Amino acid sequence: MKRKSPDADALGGHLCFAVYSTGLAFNRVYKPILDRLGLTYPQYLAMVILRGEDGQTVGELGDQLFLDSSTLTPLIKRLEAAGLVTRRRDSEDERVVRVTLTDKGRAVAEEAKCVPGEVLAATGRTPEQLGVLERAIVQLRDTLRANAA
Amino acid sequence: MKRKSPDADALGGHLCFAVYSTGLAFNRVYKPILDRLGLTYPQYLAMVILRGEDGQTVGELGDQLFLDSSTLTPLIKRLEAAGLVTRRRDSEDERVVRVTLTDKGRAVAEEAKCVPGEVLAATGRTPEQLGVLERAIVQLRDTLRANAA
DNA sequence: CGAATATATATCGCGTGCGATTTTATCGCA
DNA sequence: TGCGATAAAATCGCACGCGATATATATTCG
Repeated sequence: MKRKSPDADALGGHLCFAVYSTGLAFNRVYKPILDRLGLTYPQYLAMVILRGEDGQTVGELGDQLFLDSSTLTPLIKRLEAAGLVTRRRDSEDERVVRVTLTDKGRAVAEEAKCVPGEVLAATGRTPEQLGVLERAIVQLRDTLRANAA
Repeated sequence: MKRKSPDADALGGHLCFAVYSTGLAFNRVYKPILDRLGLTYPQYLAMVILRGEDGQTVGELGDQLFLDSSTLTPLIKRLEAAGLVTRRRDSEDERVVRVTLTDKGRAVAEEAKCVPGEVLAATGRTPEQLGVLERAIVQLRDTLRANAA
């Protein structure tokens, strides 16, 4: 079957599609690595954040991940079901749920420290090159967020 | 509630997270615009590709979108249910399904031509600036795809 | 020709994302 | 004090993405 080369015409010049498809590509790189840890990519992000500071609330996690409780609550419940975190209402403010790593969760979070190195290799770039690109994309993201309806 | 500023520490320096969260931000910009057309973002991409060349196969669409039939088949069926496309087996090769815009679909695809301009405005950047960034990201994507397991 | 193989699409299950709504708790303020 | 407004999570429905599998058609090769 004759096939078009990707990006043949219509989608070329669409930065949004470049970002979208790069996200898909990143996911494909992460998947086999994270499978070994039994985590999905968003779950991995949550574990990294908790490794940095444990006992954060659902809202604090959401602020850093740009995700909402409607996405995070089920995700965190799956982490809980896997025995990696506990969920507890804050006694000071019963509206708030605090998420804490279990021993097993902390062990997995430590193991996860080797993930970025493996992904770096797949980019075929230096950390400096990636840093330049990252800053440009983050600035774009923040502009988009500021201008979103 | 005291909240961390996004990207406080743990996720800074992770290009993959920058790409991931920029994808979410783009989606938020596109959503209200595409809602007017009754399309999701991946559906919009498919319509743009078909506007460029009609009657493409599921596989050809997938090659350009980096998506698989398990994602595309349901998506295209929803476009069909909305009366925007027709799906027909190719008489030369009965394995292949060709997707063709209906009159209504072509009309929507034409309307969609105004979308990029609105999104451009939300980026607060010139097309030239975005072009530089796009090329860098596309190169990264292609490297990732080449190095994916 | 016919069996093995390859290809194109479809189906299924699971985990996101997110808009809309609900529930529970806290706060502001007369 | 009490009541309306605000805030934090949770719930629900829908549309992706994707791995694994199934099905139907084409192709290859003995």
